[in-house]
Amino acid sequence: MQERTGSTTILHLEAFLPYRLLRAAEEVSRRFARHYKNRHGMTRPEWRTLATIGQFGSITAKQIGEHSSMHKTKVSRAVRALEKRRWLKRRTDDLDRRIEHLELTPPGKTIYRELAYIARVFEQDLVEQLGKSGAHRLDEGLTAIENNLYPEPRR
Amino acid sequence: MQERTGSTTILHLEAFLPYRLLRAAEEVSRRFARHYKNRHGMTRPEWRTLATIGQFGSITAKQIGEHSSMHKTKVSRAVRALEKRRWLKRRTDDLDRRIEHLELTPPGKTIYRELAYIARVFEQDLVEQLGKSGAHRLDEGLTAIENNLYPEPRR
DNA sequence: CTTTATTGGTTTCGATCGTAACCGTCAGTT
DNA sequence: AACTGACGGTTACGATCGAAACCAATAAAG
Repeated sequence: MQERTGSTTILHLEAFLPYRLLRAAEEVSRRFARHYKNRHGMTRPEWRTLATIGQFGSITAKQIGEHSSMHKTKVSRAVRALEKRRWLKRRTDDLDRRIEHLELTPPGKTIYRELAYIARVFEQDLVEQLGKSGAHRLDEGLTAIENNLYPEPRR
Repeated sequence: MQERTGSTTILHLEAFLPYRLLRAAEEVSRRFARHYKNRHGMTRPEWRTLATIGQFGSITAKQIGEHSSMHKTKVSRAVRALEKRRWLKRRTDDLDRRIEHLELTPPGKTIYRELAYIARVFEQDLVEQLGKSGAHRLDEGLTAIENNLYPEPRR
């Protein structure tokens, strides 16, 4: 595994921004996932769905997908899984029967509050591990991506 | 989709660091993937494998996995796919016949150089879109993660 | 030596994923 | 009214994934 030098044609993967970014994101996500997986056997789409409903109180599947950037099939499956555990209930819209409003049940809210607390603690720990300045720079870098790379919200 | 306020129990997913990080990484990766997917019908594991062999010249499957953080089954499948296209060749180690040294064939090297070039252009464009300071802060944030979160190389 | 453990790499298998097709509902056109 | 297209959400299906079992080869222990 001797690295070749003296050539302008090689690319250093470990210094390549898209690779570094994805690797870092997967490492952080993997660590965080341990918390909700171990605790309630949830998948990431389920955690995101729960978190989004918990944040907004009442929301539709389509809006969940937009807000948490998940494919609609993922949302559909996560909603069904959460429903099966009786952590959410559906309510069909009175005026447009295609739409389902989703809300957490009381037990669902309890789980949500628990996981929201765990999430905040995790984030604080993470910031502490990265150091205040490192975390702040990461935040600014992500903001740059969000401001410059994400498609304009259609209007 | 009215957001609830006045409660300390809710978590804002869109401001939650692990979520922002993963979303940003997936967006960047998705954009970059368009280049090698459209051009040579490659998957991400195949691109990473090609990139790693191209960078080191001769390397084993295990080392590829370590360097590019891929599961060994992913590497195994990617190697087979690249071999089928005759972009790499295997050479069994003389002293330890479990080990296979992997090298790019001449056509494999051609593809590699082409993709390495595309990667560099993509990265430059990305930095330009983020702005020099945004890109620099992202770089520093990722460095903080790499320095503080990755498991120590055993030794 | 023979036995046992470990290692590099592959395969199997169940789980998850996204594309595309689909279903029921609504809105617009005629 | 009937037709057409768009939309919210689900399902079918093939592709991809990783954990675990596996295989052949080496290393370690006796």
